[in-house]
Amino acid sequence: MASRSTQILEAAARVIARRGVRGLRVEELAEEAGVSTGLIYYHFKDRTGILRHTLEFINDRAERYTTAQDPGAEPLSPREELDQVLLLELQDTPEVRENSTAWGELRASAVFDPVLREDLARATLVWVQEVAALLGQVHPLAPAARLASAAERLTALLEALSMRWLSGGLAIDHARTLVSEAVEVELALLGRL
Amino acid sequence: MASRSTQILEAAARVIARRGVRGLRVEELAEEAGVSTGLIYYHFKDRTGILRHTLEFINDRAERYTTAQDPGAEPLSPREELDQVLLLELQDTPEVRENSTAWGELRASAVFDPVLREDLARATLVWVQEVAALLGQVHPLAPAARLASAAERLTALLEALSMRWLSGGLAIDHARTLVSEAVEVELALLGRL
DNA sequence: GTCTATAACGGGATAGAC
DNA sequence: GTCTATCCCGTTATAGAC
Repeated sequence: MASRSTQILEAAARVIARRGVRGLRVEELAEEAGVSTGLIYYHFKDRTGILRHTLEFINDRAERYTTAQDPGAEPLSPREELDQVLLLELQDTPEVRENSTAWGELRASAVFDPVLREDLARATLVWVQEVAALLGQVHPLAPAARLASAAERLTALLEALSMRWLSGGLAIDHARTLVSEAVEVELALLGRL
Repeated sequence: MASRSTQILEAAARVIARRGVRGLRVEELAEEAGVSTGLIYYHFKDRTGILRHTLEFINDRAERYTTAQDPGAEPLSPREELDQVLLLELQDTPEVRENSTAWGELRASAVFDPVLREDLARATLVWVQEVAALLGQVHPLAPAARLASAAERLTALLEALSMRWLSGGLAIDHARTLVSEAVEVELALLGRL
């Protein structure tokens, strides 16, 4: 059922995870997706078009795996949901690796690419607000600005630890511990107002 | 008294800040440095050689500006020194911008380049230990593992906020506030043991 | 929608003179 | 140590057939 476009974007995530944004060759992507380069340009216009759509693709995918619910299981408490949304981004599975790698690459590229910059800023905002909302469910009385700051710190921390993990300087278990502790600390801070 | 090599590395920092690692063209670097491309290859062997030496260069430079002391001024308290080491990385000056941009780019590149990876891991470790030592001066009784964790979180947070700042998604004043609060929180946590 | 073929270009790296 | 000249490869993007 996967459309041609989807098939190409799935391949793009894999290739970016393997070679990075700067190492993405349209020809290699074509081979990975099992299509021709011409078709890729037909669907995505140019190299930047590929990257923008890949960003959208990995965002949707992350949304899916961080908010997945076992049907029939106990519904999660706000605190559990919070932990899940953050810690599920630190798993050593192909899907998460691909997503994190691509996200990091696109984030880095955005510093020099105004087009990506806008898309990235929008996606980041959505993510921060999602985390802020979960923090707000745990501490309903905390002021919105405080929630936003905490969410910005937690998401930023997660981004940086992901990159250190992906560049081999940090074990994933340790990264998870560091995030867990950070959540703990931010919640304690919010409770103390 | 800047040697030719230094002159080239200074130019490299400027070019990377302008175009990124992926946008660094040896020819543009040559022009920026006022030398020929041949000379660059003579001194640094290849593209990767340029990047490795640039990493070393920006590390030395950061060491200088984050630990600078006004001669004749009051010596800083450990807490002040800590704030300074972290917050001086969030200034909108050409030097800091260049350093932060290059650091972020090299960090991102390291995910796909084993050579850079090693250099980066080493440099990161030194930085984390420096921050851990400062935290230890504020809280001499805190266990080393706790200090290390706090330092990892603070340096990681700083990296991520720098990138968000450089990609235009975050005002620098706000980034500074977020880091200050994080220092506060981490110190409170260390004091509670 | 999809492919093949190729135009067009950019940029890393080296040879060799000075 | 430094420069000029250039080789040569890889890559993006498009044209045109099916």
